[in-house]
Amino acid sequence: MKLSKKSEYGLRALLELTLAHGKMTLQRHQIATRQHIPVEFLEQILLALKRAGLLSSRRGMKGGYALIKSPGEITLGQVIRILDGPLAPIGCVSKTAYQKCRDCPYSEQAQCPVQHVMGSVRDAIAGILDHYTLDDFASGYRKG
Amino acid sequence: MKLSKKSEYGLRALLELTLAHGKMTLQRHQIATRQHIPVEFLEQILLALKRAGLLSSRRGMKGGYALIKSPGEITLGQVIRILDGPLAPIGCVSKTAYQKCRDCPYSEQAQCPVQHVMGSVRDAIAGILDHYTLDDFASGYRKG
DNA sequence: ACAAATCTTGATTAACTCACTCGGAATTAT
DNA sequence: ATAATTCCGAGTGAGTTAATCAAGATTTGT
Repeated sequence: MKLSKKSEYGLRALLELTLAHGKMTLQRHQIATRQHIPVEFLEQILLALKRAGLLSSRRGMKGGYALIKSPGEITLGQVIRILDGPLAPIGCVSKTAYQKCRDCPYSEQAQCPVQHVMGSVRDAIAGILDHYTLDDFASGYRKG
Repeated sequence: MKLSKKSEYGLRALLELTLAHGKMTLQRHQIATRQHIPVEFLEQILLALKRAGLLSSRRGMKGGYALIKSPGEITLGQVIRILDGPLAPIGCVSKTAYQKCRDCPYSEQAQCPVQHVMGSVRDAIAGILDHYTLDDFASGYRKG
């Protein structure tokens, strides 16, 4: 039930990029120092987010990263799925990466008790994270 | 965001013990074969649940395990906390095992954005698992 | 053209966790 | 005594996490 450092750093990096959105690009070292993230590790994360289509980047001097989409269109659920994989606590209840559970005596039956409760946990998690956008995420910070 | 095999096996083992509750004790190999769990691994799990006060056991011939409390008093949240640790996705929002996040630029402030959203995720998860008892868990199975 | 700054890619690594596995000691029933 | 069972601690192999490093590609400033 844990969020990885990778996702945590990714979210914090996207927070900075959201605050800068429409105004300027940010370089990895700027993000790294503001959010206390190891710069080489951050790099991997930004690249993954770029490959997933969330960020644009420019190389060379005056290079940097920027959000491609508007912060209102990106949800934390998307981000965490990119960096950490499925939100579901167990493969057999994932909607984005379903995997039949082998070795489970109920896997053939419709009503596996574990599946049932973990399905609601998944829905609860996704219900929050898939409706929580970067805008929502940043607004808590802007106000504070 | 993942449930370990340990917790999954633990829950499935407790399902068997719930079904047997008040009638008989179960031996580890019975639970293991019914639920397709490696028996030596299951042993560790049962021992942990015993140390946590959920199970009683008897050694020697005709030994076995049994639930100590009634299945209506044990929640899945308790079980998962015993076997997997805190439900919270991140230490700084755990209510049973709070840990201040170091390296977070907001750790001193009240309003860390990550903390805010992960707090609601924690509450959503705990809201389900801390109200879902072994009785609820087993009733889905008994009906089916 | 050239140097400096920056992103890009791929490898490598140390520490840790997960999912078991094993050997043997203690306890109980027959 | 013997067999069956739980109890306990240690060990292990594979995989993951969280970085770190080196070298290459691209862009800007001079």
